[in-house]
Amino acid sequence: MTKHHVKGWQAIQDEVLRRIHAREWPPGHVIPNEVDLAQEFGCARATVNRALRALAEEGLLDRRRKAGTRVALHPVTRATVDISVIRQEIEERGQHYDYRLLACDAASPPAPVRATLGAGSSLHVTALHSGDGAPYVFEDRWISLKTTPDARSADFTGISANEWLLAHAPYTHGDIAFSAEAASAQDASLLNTAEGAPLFVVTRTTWDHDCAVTAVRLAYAPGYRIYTRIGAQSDSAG
Amino acid sequence: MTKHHVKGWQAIQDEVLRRIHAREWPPGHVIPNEVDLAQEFGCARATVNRALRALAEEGLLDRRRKAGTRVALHPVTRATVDISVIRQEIEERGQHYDYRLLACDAASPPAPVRATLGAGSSLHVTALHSGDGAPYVFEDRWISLKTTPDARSADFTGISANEWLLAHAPYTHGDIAFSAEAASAQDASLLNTAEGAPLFVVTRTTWDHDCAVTAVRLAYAPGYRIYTRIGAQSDSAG
DNA sequence: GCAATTATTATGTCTAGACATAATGACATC
DNA sequence: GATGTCATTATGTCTAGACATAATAATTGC
Repeated sequence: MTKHHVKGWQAIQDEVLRRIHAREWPPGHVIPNEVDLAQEFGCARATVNRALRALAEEGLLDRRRKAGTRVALHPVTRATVDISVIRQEIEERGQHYDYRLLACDAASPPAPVRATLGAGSSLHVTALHSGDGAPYVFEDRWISLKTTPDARSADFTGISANEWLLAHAPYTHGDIAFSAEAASAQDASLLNTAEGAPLFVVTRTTWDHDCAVTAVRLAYAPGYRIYTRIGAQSDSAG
Repeated sequence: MTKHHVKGWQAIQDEVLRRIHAREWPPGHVIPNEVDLAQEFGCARATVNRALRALAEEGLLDRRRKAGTRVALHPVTRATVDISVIRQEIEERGQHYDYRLLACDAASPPAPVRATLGAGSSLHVTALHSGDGAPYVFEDRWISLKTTPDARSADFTGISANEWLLAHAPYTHGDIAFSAEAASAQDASLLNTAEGAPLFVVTRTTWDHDCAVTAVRLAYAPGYRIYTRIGAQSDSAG
């Protein structure tokens, strides 16, 4: 009844969401087509399209040409995780950022890294990022000197490889993996914890078109968590 | 011949991406406005808008009314993680799904859970999901009987609480946290590992408007990883 | 000089209509 | 029965123009 006086595609999105939540349109149900909905809501089809597309991008609706739009059967919740620059991440927690370069040598990477980064010479950079003096994350990075030769002459004592690459080495895509690992002896001593302690580890490889740019392992100090939210729509539903 | 003969907003997105990667438009640079770009590309402004909006949603561009559109200074990589139903997740790995209910009792949840779920009576459901006979994830869930009274009479031996809730208890939003935890004695015996082993843990709370529906802790067997990709066709640097 | 008002500007969104594209279903053919 | 063709249908996208909105810049008033 209480029709939102809010106009626009978000109002339509809200109403569609309401019908899904209220089970008027249960999972698997094929909802009316855009033309009919446009007529019902008294708006242009493009406006309905905008609303439904947004919901489909979040995984709530399945849309297929000709087949129509249906409520997702297994609502694969699509959570978006923001991975910012480490310095920024620490400063956003209101802590003082501190960075210490541990080593920076040209070397031949171990087999698993060499498999993705290529056989060419690489730069091995290790560093520790801290917040208010407490170790925060241990960065263990390999940089391909074939794709990023400038890295050889870069000075990673003043700026972290994390940030230097951002400014100097563009990339097109990358893979990320989140996992839990037992702290190695090195991890433990740097992060001030016990060997074998469970660490949250982020492994990332970034590519510029076909060439791998860098591969990094970020081992976070115990207690680290990644938070995210799902379905944080512009609710206003009630 | 970087010019794709593909027409449409994706072609514009590709060209904008190329200019960003080629540092023709370096980070912080204010790019031409939509009207000018539309004229340059020989299309309607709405088409440029579609392309730039998509890039802004991925965090590559910062857009502000009147101020214009600029290349993001600190490109936060926005990785989207798909969290599907556990059964589906196992079956997608080509494994045979097996589910075993461990316990299902009305009880008073511990303080941390009670803080979010409320003081009302709750249902405590624990279960083990396996793939090809090997333990995959231990589900430890609390369901609010105030918001979902039907759960009391549900039979969780045949269907997991994970799936039952999806079909019977709608939710509007939720929080998720990823972390690494040491296996408790219970975790260890169920997941067939050693006590203290590093486990990947997902903690999730879902809400229907203002009322918490369920809180769950999913402890995955050692070796579990979450993979995701960034910039499959776009995205940032770092 | 400083604050309040007004003008300007770029994005945000909507409309009505059009053609493109993919997937389905029916029909016809071998 | 199996297969190929064609019409149908719903979404995907584009256009040209319009008004809304927010944030900045310019101007005015004190």
